[in-house]
Amino acid sequence: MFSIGELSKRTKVKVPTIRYYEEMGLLAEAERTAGNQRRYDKDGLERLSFIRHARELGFSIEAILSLIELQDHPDRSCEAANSIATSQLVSVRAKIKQLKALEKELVRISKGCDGSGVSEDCYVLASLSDHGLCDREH
Amino acid sequence: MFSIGELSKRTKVKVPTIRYYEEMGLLAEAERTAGNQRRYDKDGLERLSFIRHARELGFSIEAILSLIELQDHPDRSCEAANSIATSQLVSVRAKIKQLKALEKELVRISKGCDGSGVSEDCYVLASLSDHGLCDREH
DNA sequence: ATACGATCTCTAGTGACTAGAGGTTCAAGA
DNA sequence: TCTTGAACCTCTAGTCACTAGAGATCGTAT
Repeated sequence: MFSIGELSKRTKVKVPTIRYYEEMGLLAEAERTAGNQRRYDKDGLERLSFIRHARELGFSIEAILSLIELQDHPDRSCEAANSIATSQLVSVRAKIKQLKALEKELVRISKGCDGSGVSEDCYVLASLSDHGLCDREH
Repeated sequence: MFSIGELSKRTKVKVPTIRYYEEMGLLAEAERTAGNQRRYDKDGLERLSFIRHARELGFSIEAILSLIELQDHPDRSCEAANSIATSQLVSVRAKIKQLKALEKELVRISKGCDGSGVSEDCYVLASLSDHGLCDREH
């Protein structure tokens, strides 16, 4: 049995974040000492690692809740888990696409200005003012 | 002179967002009718277009504030504008990199599960539990 | 017994909006 | 001129996933 600080060290999840996860229902309410401090065991550690890993992959708290729900019912079909992962993949890909368009545009804009001129003639500012200067939609 | 609704239509920025930008100091306080309604002209339209374009490119409100400050002083060096654009580009590239790593990982995870099995044997859930299954850091 | 770092709860703040309540104004039609 | 109703006004609170801080209590090493 170890404290929240110890759990935090082992998982690299900050203490207030652990308490937040508990409040959100991602973590079961921890056992408490006589003095009301949380104590965790291997189970708690594993569940928090699961959560952390999922968060790193960009899953929302809500999605993780569904995933955990599923994990707690080993007999259920994992269709839901699969569809959550797939839709996460779709949204990650969409974001990448969007960011690549932005990257292109930003490259173009900053190439036009080396910072040596004066604001009035600045290509960065001109580009932002006039959408028409852009190559494409973004 | 036109109303906030008209400005909203022309720029595709929602009415409450326009008011929010005003509150944040991105837009100068608009003129008002006798009945206290905002009225805008070409200048307001241009400034809001500038803001919208910058937001689309992912610039923060704070960054846009600096850009506008610069725009209002045509004699200043545009070094700051250039550095804002460049650092935005750097952060966009970092995000792309990060998302690509996630994409890879998500592909791997969802490939391992076709949704036909049962939660207990689900590769998605197993992968999330065990970081060791991952190809790389993310 | 004491010190002091770790823990507790609670409230509020972040960024960039969005939603809703409750009230007022504008413009068009009768 | 009057009336209707859409558009406008301000203000507060909610979103997401935390983060920060206050003020009080606990646990453990000396």
